[in-house]
Amino acid sequence: MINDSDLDEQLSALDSTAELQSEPVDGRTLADRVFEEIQDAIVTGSIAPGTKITEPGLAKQYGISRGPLREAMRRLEGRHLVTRIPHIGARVVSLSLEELLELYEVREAMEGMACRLAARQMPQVEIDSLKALLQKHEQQAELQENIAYYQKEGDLDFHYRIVLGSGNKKLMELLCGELYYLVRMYRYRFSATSGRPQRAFTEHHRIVDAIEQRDEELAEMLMRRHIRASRDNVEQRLREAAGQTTPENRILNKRKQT
Amino acid sequence: MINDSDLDEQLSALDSTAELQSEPVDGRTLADRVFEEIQDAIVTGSIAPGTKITEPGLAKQYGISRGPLREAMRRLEGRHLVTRIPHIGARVVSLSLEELLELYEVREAMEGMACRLAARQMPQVEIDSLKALLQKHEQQAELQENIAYYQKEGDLDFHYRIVLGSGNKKLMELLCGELYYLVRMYRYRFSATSGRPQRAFTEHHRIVDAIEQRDEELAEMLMRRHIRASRDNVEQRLREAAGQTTPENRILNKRKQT
DNA sequence: CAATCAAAGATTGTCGACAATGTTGGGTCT
DNA sequence: AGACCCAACATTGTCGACAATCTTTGATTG
Repeated sequence: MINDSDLDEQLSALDSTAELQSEPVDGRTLADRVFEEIQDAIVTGSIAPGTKITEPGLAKQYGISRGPLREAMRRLEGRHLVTRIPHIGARVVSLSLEELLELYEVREAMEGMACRLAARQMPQVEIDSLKALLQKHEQQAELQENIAYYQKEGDLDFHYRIVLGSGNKKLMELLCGELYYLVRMYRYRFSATSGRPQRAFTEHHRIVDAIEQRDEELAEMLMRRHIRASRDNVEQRLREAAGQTTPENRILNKRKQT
Repeated sequence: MINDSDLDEQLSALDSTAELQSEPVDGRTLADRVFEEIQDAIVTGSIAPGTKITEPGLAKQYGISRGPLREAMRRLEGRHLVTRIPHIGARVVSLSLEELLELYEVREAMEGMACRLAARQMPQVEIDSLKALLQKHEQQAELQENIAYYQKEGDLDFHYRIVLGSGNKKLMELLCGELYYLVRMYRYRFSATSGRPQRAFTEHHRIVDAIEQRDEELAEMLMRRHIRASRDNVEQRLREAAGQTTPENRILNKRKQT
């Protein structure tokens, strides 16, 4: 049930990975560095979704012992970037279309609440900073013709800031910590997917306006609509792109999970 | 900054903890068992909130090596039951009032969404099962006089089932996996806190009705109100109980966190 | 020729020891 | 006497090796 070329692909994908010993001076621990290293590799796609990862394999790749690597993998699992099946192995996460849409639903709920809280108590200086960010985006959008996709990290940055503005630590933990990189991973692949640049930009503007007016109800509603629109957009694009996909089909990778 | 009597309390708290070797036959791994063991100890209060926990200490207590124990602690951290500060140590989580209220806000957002989704697609058989559960609660409530607190685990069970009924796996992971035990921990302590038994029960009934009528909008709204009412109730009780509490005060434990 | 069983290989689980770093207590100097 | 520095301690971080369990491959048999 597992493709035999797993290891080869893994090795080739990690070919360019320099060993981490290059800089012996470090404030962070070994597990920290490897964790971030692998996380980045997963988010950027250096390690393809669905790739089977093995402890001795990765340990040798990064030139460290299995101890810290285990620690790193556990954290990656906490961030939902790898899934471990007992006695079977661990694989890089690979969301089905349904799971990706579910993730949007979670974001709609939580970021909607975050937006409501931001409208309630986000400091004015942060709101001003947000408006400045949007102005910067506007220039970018003007630059890259209207049809082109627009901010890919900038959009995340916008949402990120609103979550921070909510002042709710648990919300920050969940959205900016655990789910952030998963969202970022799929965002990274669909850089051209946004598909509705000006509309998204306009929605961002209206959200900030609602926050500045301290209209909690409106702020939450606009954010939820914004995320749901993005969700619907992704759904439509992926469904027509993949044609008739069985529920088991994975997105953007060749092999199945398990 | 750390109270010196930490270890003593930890030891006394774990006095009754039997070593885990009693049953050599196990389908689960050592780390699994220790994880559940410690998790239960934290949830039930056997290990007091804010207690400093040390790897060699716990390892000796449970008669295992530091390896599996580290694994268990990492998982506990993933469930937000212990917080680790690098090179300082780990402590059992101890929420401030503000953090507890923030947790309610997160629940309001996510369970509200879960309730909406449940209204959309929860199978009728599960709805029937839910109604049966409420009937069972009703008998209990009748039994224990009106003023007495009402289902303590049953309430969680109700919310748990609705999340499952949402059909959203990510939502289940977050609410039933990561946050469930944290909620359960504080619920465990405030067994007499519900304070509004009949009202909560009535609200549960209306929520189920809305789900059965497939009224997404209403279902979400009712669930959000329900959780917010619970939140307000907790806030009011704790504020008047603690009198003038500084923002740094911890709930239900003596010493500060760091 | 297919199915079953056994042995070999691989991977995860577990352990004890060593190293590195941060903390704490005591001693000394101003 | 107070403050600073140094040494001893404790705890976390890291490693390599061994054990247990599962997967897979090969051989054997119906």
